[in-house]
Amino acid sequence: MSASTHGPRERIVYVTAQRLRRAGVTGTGLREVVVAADAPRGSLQHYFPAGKDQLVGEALEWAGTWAAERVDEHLARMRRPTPARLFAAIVDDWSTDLAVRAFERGCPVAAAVIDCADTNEAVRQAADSALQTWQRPITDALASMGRTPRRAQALSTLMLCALEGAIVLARAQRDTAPLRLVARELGPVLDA
Amino acid sequence: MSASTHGPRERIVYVTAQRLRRAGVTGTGLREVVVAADAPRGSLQHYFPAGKDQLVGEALEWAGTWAAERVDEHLARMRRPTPARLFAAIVDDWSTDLAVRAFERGCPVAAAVIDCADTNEAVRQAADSALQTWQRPITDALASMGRTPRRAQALSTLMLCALEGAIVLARAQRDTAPLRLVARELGPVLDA
DNA sequence: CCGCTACTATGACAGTTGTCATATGGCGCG
DNA sequence: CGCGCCATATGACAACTGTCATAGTAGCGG
Repeated sequence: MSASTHGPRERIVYVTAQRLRRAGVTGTGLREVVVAADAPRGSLQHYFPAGKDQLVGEALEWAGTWAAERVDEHLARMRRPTPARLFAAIVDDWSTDLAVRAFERGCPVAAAVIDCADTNEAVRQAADSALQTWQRPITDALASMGRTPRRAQALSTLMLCALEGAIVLARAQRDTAPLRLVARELGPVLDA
Repeated sequence: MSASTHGPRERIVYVTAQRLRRAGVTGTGLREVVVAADAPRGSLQHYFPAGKDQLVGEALEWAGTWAAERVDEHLARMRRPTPARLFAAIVDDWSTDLAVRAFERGCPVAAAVIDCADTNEAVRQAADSALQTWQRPITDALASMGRTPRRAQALSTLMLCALEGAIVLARAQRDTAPLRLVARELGPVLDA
């Protein structure tokens, strides 16, 4: 959960991802990042010569892989997995994270998209790719539950849409109700 | 669609809302706004003495009411409205807007939430309230279609979650497919 | 010891941010 | 006219942004 490895570089990437979740790309300053990561400022231009874009890109990539691994963890823990149960587990993750952190942080990928989709093509691509990294294990899991590839793809997209939207609503009203709601409502659809 | 009334004040609010959709709150500069609104810079401190927070708040309020009116327009146009058809109409609005504008602009409310939910309580409240303004006519419509108040509320929440998330995914991959997908998948659930 | 590389440290740059103080128009009203 | 108010104009402010140039340190192989 904390920094994967403990070098300054990894800390910077990790901290960046967390800051993105709070205030988006534009709202996250590099100086603030290195301070929070307890890293030297010079490391920025050393490890990320391409500047903020590269750092944000790697933060998104990190977040994508982390989320994907989390999906696999859930699947491993389930004795009789179904699409609805997987979705419920993911939603529950977010629900407790939001509640515990007082709705401080949302999804870094969504933040990147909303801030940069039209102003920074590099970041947009990174966000898109992170999204795919996250979605792939979900799609695969659904396929292994008997859905056709086409159907698995559709259902995983539906999951992510509902989840991302629910996170936004939850943070707006400071209440996890939307998350619980989508899990409940979509359950039958997913397991149909 | 363009500025409601044509005074400088209204133009500023409208332009702000559109800029929010592009780059979020932090990414939208006030000088840039007044230039795009063709308004004098002095009008900012004159009409919005409480500063950026007030302006963003009014932009969100404007957006909320606009979206609510749009819902009513759709309902008025339908001869035999159902929840799924209403949802499809709303999604279609967004779909063409995204496509026409090359995925340049998303939802201003989501942008405000993601940028400010944890850093600016005033804006967060404005976003929450705009969201309610938008959701209310939908809930009412669903109720008038025979759903219980409780059910109508749940379904309208589900709609907004799926929509907001689909907008994010669509902008990430520059494709309206997620929007069309949620409309298709959620149709049966909504009309059940 | 030298030289080399990896990393750190710092200071400066030009640009932008939101906000404020102040001054100037314009126009109706008494 | 002349007072006064609404609106506009403009300049400055300190704080911050991302980026870069430059210098420094440590450690290792030769």
